[in-house]
This record gives sequence, C-alpha cells and structure tokens, in this order.
Amino acid sequence: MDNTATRTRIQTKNRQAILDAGLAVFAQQGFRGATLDQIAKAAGLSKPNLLYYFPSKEAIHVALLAGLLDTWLDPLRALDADGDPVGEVLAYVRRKLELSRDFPRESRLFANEILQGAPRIGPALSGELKELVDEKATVIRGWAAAGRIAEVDPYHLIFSIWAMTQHYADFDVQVHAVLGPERADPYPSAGAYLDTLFRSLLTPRNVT
Amino acid sequence: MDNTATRTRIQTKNRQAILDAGLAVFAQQGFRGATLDQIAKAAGLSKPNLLYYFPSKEAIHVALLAGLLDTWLDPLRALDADGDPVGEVLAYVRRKLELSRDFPRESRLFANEILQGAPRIGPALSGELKELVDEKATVIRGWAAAGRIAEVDPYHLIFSIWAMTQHYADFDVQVHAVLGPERADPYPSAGAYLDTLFRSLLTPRNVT
DNA sequence: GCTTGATTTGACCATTCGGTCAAAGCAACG
DNA sequence: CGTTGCTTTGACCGAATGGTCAAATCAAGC
Repeated sequence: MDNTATRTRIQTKNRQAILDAGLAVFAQQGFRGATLDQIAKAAGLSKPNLLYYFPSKEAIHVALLAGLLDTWLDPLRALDADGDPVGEVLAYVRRKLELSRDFPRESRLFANEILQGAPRIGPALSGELKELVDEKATVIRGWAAAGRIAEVDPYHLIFSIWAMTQHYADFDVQVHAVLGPERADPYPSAGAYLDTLFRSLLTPRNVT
Repeated sequence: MDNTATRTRIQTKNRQAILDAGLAVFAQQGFRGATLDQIAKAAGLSKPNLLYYFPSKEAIHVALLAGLLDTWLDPLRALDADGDPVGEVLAYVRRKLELSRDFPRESRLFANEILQGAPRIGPALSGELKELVDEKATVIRGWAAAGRIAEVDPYHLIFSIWAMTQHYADFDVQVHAVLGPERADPYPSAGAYLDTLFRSLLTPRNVT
C-alpha cells in the first residue's frame, strides 16, 4: 500500500479522501480526540475499509505530518539573501499569512502537534527546521550588520512572524468572536497591519 | 462539595491537588487526550477518590477554565486610558509575556480550548472578551486620532500582542528546538525584541 | 461470462476509559 | 472508647475505541 508506483485510481482516490478527512478531524480534535469512526465517516468509507488503506490511526497522522513541515517551510526557503531586505521579509510575511488563510487545517494540525510536545515531529524541529532558521538568521543578521535593516534579533523576528500569521488560523474562533460578525474576513486588514508592523520595525532610520 | 464555605482542610488541599494535576495533564494532552487515571496519578489520589471531589472529568476542566479567562484578561484591563500611550501598550506587552513565562500551562490549556473550537468558553469570548477588547480598542483609536501613537488597527494590534506573547508558552518546544540548548531561556531576549517591535510601530513620526 | 486480484464490509475482540458502589478506614469529638 | 460523618478504595460496569478477519462484492482483462 505504501508503494506509490503501484497505485490504482481507486487507491489514489481513497487514500486522498482519507488524508483529507484525517486532516479535518485531527486538526479539530487533536490526535487522541480523533476517532477512526469520525475519519471514516468524513471520508465516506467504513472503518475496516479505512484500515485497508492505512495500517493504523497513527499511520494516517504520520502521513499527514510528513508532508506538512516542508510545505510550511517553503515560504522561508524562498527568502532571498540577494533581494531587497525589507521587501524580502515583508514578502515572507505575506506568503505565510496566505498559507494560514488557505490552509488553516494544516496550521491547526501543526499547532496541536507542537502543543502536545511534538512527540512525532520533534526531531524534525531540531534538525531540518533549526538548520533552515539558522541559515536565514545569518542572512538577516548580515542585512542588519550592513545597515540595510534595523538591528533586530533574527530568531525572535522569525518567531514573531510565525506567531502572528498562524494566530489567524489557529485562534480563528477567538478572532471571529472578538471582531464580531461585521468583519467576517480578517485577512485583508491583518495583511495591511502586519505589513505596517514589520515595515516600521525593519526600516532603518537615524543611522548612528 | 461545591459549597466553598463548607470545606475541610483536606478538601481544600485535595481539590487544589486535583486542579493542579488537571492543569498539567489537560494542558499537554487536551481534553480528550487526558485520562482520569493520569490526573489521579499526578494528584496522588485514586480515581474514585478524585471523583469524590469532582463529579466528572468535565467538571475539572470547567473549573480550570472558569478562573482562566479572568486572569488572562487582567493585564488588558489594566491598560489605562489616562496613561502614556506607548508606555501603556508596552507595559501590557510585558505583563502578558510574564504571564506566558509564569503560567505556560494555563496558556496551553487555553490554546487547546480555542483550537478545539472553544466548545466550553465560546460564549465568554463573544461576551466578556469582546466587550473588553472593544472598550480598549476605542481607547487606542482615540490615542491614534490624537496623534499620540501611530495609526494602527487596534484589534490587530491586540491580536498581535496575544499571538506573540502566547507563542513562547504554547510553542515552547519549537522555540527551544530552534534556539538550541545554548539559549535556554528565551524570555529576556523576547522581552527586548517585543519592546523594540511595538515601540517602533507605535512611536508617532513625521506627523503630517 | 469467467477468473483473478483488488476492494469492501459485518461481526467480532481486547483494551481503555469514564464513572458507580458498597464497604472499609479514619479523624474528631463527646 | 464508641459513635458519627468525612474520606478512601477495590471491584466492577457499560460504552467507546483501535484493530482483526473471513467472507462477500466488485472491476477488469481474457
């Protein structure tokens, strides 16, 4: 079943349906909160049929997480050392916000995993993730040293971008509760706000 | 058992032990992920004994959430319309960050609840919480209109403060994984970074 | 249309979990 | 020291849950 080369149309279709359903259920209920019956129902399959495609509940979860980190890091990878510093960071913020808007379930799945202490992707965090962040932090530090952006801690800069963009996906319920029904879609104004926020932080001024 | 006036020393002690244990377990495992056995063990009690003090697992969870929102909002309540605008916001940020540092389990409990769609405190969000935020948003808007701080969307300003401060508690594992073992305590540098960030956003300049 | 392998399912199982209960233990007070 | 009411627990229960399996169904090539 894990041999990608040997997949019938039905297999591809059903595996996808299961992953979709699993994403929806895991994102809202967490790993332990999700049940195979819920996932099976959401996928339009019976429970044994679901287990014909994936050996266990955990396998579905792992399959989902596997692709996730990569997609999640793509926007950061695209941060170009040779580009315009402020523009590069702002573009990163924008891409990350779009990810939250377009893939809120993925964001919540990730949030759940981290909240639980990252039992399944812990290693990837201190490996892959840390390496990429270290690399980009060096780039940002270089920009600051050259006076092209203000002096900031690159790690906290990145954390703050993550925190604020993911907030709109993960805490969606709270955001909507506070904004009320009038302002149904917070993303346009959030984009503008974040743009202002990071622009004013990074734009270098009164160079000493 | 819910009559606070009639509490023996033993009752007060054990109820507190249960709430402590519940906080630890719920914060890490989420509501469905937590089991009564885990909580009982963490509290040093037997499961039936635990249910002698609280009628159900849900009752423990509710008791925990009950006090939480209030504590969580106190720092925002303290935002003083008559104080120095930039100073007031920065003080709010600092208090909120201290809350994350000193009560990370409470923060994660809250995060879990929101991620799950706020099934238990949803009403409080669109009630109490929204009212307070609306009130403070008006204050901030007033400051901006008077030219005492830069023009910003007060709601997104508040969201960003929440997001960034809670990030250090909720995504603690990720923060530590990225920073590595050298920078064990991120809070001092996070405080400095957030101070810079919001100061540069809010400080009014080139008044038109 | 028949064979073969892929797909689907009803029935079932072991374990876990929230919760109950009756009985035992214990502290305090007269 | 005996009574009374608070506290603790071992044994148990029913429901839910992850997972199994053998048998039934179906799709596709010959």
